[in-house]
Amino acid sequence: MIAGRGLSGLKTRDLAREIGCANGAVYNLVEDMDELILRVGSRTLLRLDQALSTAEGAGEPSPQETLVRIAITYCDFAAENLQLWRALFEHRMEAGKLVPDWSAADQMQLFRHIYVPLATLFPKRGADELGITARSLFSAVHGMVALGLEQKLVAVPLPALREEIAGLVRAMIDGLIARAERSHAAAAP
Amino acid sequence: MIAGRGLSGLKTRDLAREIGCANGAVYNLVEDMDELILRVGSRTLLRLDQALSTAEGAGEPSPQETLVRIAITYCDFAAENLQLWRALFEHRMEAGKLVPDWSAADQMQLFRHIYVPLATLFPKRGADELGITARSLFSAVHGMVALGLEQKLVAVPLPALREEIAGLVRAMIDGLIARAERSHAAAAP
DNA sequence: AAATTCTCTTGAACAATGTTCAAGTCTGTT
DNA sequence: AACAGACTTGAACATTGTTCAAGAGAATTT
Repeated sequence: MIAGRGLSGLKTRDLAREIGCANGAVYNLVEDMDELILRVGSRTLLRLDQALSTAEGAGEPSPQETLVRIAITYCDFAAENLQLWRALFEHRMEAGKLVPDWSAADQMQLFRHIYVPLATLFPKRGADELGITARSLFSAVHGMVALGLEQKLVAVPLPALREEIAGLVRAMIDGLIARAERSHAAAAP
Repeated sequence: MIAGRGLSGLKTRDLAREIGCANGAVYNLVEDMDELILRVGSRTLLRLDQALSTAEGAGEPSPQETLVRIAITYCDFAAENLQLWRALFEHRMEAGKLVPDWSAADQMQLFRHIYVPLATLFPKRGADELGITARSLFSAVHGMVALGLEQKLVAVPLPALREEIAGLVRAMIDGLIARAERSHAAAAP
């Protein structure tokens, strides 16, 4: 139902009718609507993880191109699973309740896809620094995908968006490498 | 009320009590809750626009550093106006209703802050291309701010986030420039 | 001054929706 | 056959956006 009509199209009564039970019975399967949404999110993250792994597997490209591939794959996944992907970020826990552990753990797993090629590119950097860079890279690409698929502003056709993302990821990596080399040259001239 | 308790903390009855009228009377001031939220959003965008203009005004820095300043200012504005800023992006129009013109126009205005320095940096590019690059740059920075201020994952202290943003913006611009020079050299060697 | 008309206000009522719960139903065990 | 435990049901409750008929007030007309 989330995939079809979005998070706001998920109603307990419709859900109960669809699975063939009384509306109250939904609460035997799930504590909350929050839990249901997080469980669906967990599946979505798993599928995203698989898509990213598949994208990495083909050929033996440079770390740069691996990162570009990951970004493009993320974009495609979001486009093909628009509502489910949106549900990952639109959902807000109701006040005072925090995300359970099993859900938080899912999210961290994804960063390793970015972390590994980054570590190859920047062997001098420590784990913390790499983690932060990975998160920044992800955030930047995520922003492009999020606002790009939001047809609110100028509607960008998907192929153009993919090109933009690829270009900007390459630019970011080039810039990061140049910056690293410059600071290296300055440190040991 | 949005600034205080967030979009989900805005209730018509509370609002009516606060302004001292019956709950029904709210609908004489505003068509909808949608309209109210968009009107608040309009004010927020105006204040953001002013903050960006102020940031540009000081000194006469290079276009690169202007773009970095803009990004940092955006980050700071989001941090200082967290709920109002979130409301800009969290709000979804109820199905089938489209954003009125006066609201859509507000959003476009902001891109000129990015567009102008970019046009200086890349005089060869056409208006369309610059517009797309501007939007990509904004999206990337927005993503970093959005996920950075979302304390859900690893909590990043604000100064560190600002540094990350500055670094990545510089890297992106360096990369874009290098890329432009390379294609220029290939075109006319 | 009285009457009329127009607008604004009020608060009840409606509809949608997440959640709870007492009563009923079913299944398996004693 | 009797009982216990679990599941199911559908009504009921609370919250919330929205509508609306009735009333209050002010301005204009007679």
